[in-house]
Amino acid sequence: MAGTTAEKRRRGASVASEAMKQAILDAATDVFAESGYRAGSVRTIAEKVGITDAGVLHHFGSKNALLAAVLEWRDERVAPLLPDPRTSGVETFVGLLRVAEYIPTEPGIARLHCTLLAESTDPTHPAHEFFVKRYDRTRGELVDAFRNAATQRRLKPGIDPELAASATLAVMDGLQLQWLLRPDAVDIRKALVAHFSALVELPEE
Amino acid sequence: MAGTTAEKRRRGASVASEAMKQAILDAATDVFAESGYRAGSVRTIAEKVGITDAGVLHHFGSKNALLAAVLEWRDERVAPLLPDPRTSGVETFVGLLRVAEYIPTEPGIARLHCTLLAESTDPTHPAHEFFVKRYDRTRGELVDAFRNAATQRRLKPGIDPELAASATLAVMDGLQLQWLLRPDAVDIRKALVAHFSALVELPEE
DNA sequence: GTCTATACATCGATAGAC
DNA sequence: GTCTATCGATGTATAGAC
Repeated sequence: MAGTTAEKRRRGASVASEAMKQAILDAATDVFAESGYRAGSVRTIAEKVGITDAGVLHHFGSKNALLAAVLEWRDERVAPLLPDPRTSGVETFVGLLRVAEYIPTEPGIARLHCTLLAESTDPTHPAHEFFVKRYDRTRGELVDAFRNAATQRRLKPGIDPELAASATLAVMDGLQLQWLLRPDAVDIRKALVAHFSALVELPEE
Repeated sequence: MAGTTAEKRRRGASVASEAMKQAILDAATDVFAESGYRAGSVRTIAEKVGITDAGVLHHFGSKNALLAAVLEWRDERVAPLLPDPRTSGVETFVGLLRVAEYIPTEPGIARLHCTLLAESTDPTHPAHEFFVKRYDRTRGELVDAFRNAATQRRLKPGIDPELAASATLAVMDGLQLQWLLRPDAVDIRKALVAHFSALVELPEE
C-alpha cells in the first residue's frame, strides 16, 4: 500500500502549496504588470492572495526569485501560441497574427511584457539579461523567417531580412504600447497585417 | 536708474535659482530615465545636484510637479528636431530620420521616453493623460503625412494611411527599446529608412 | 535658498511562535 | 505553512533654524 498517513499529509500539503504558489504567481503578474518590478511591492501581492508578505517570501525565497518565476511562467503560457521556430517562412508571420489576436484577451500578459521590457532596459535591472537574450533569439528567428520567405519567393523586392526583422519586433512592441495606452486607438491585428503585407506575400486567409 | 540693491539681489538670486532648477531638471531626467518615476527617488536626484531632498522639493513643490516639469522641458528640447506639423507629406518622414540620428547622441532622452511611456500605461500614473494626448496628436499628424504623401503620388499602392501611421509610431518606439536594451543590435536609422521605403517613395538623399 | 530635524509610511527580509 | 513581530533602510513631505 503506497501512501501512509504522513505521505498523504505531505502530498496534500504539497498540492495546496502548489495551488498557493500558482495564486501568488497570478497576483505577482498583475502587480508587476501594473507597477513594474521595482515599484511593485511584495506586500501588495500578498494582500491579493490573502496572506502576508512573509507568507509570499516563504514560497519563493525573495522578491527577485519571484520575478524569475513570473517570467518563466509567462513564457510557458505564451510559448504554445508562438509559431514553431522550425516552421520558418511566412508561417511565422501567420503565427504572429495569432499572437496579435490573443493579446487583447489577456491584457495583463501584454502589460507585464511592456512594463518589464522598458524597466529592464537598465543594465542593473534583475531581468536585464533575460530580455537581452530573449530579444537576440527572437530577432534571429525573425531574420530566418524573412530569409525563408525569400527562398519561398514571397519576400517583396528590396526588403532586407535583418532590417525587416528588427522592424517587425519593434512594431509588435510599439503596437502593444499604443493599445495599452488607449485600447480603442489601434487595431493590433489589422496594423500588423498591413505591416507584413508591405514586406511579404501573406497566404490567403 | 533701474536696479536698486534689493532688486539686484533679487535678480541675482533669481538667476541662481533658475540655474539650480535647471540642474535639478537634468538630474531628474537621468533618474526618471533610469528608474522610472515611481521607483526613482527625490533623494537620488538631490544627491546628483549636491543638495538635500528638502532642497529639491523647495524648488518644485512636489515630486509630481517635478515630473511635469521634466516632461515639459523634454518636449522643448525635442520639438525643434521634429518636422514642422504644417509641412506634411514625405518631409515629415525625412524629419523623423533626423530624429533617429539624434537619438543615439542623447541616450538619456530616449531612455526617459521609453521608461515613462511604458510606466504611464497604467491609468493611475501621473503622466498617463500626458502620454494619451501626445500619442493621439502624433498619430493624427502621421496620418496627415501619409495622406499628403498620397496626394504627392508618393504613397505606395495598397497602403492605408491610418494603419501606416500606427505602425510608424510603433516602429520608432520599438526600435528605441531594442537599441536601449542592446545598442549594437540595431541601427535605428537604417531600420527606419527600410520601414519608410516599403510605404512611400522617399526623396533622394 | 538651503539646511537639519522630524514625522510618518512603506519597503524587503528574518526569526520564532503556533 | 502561515502568522506576528521586528529590523534597518528608504520613501515623500513638512517645519523651522540659519
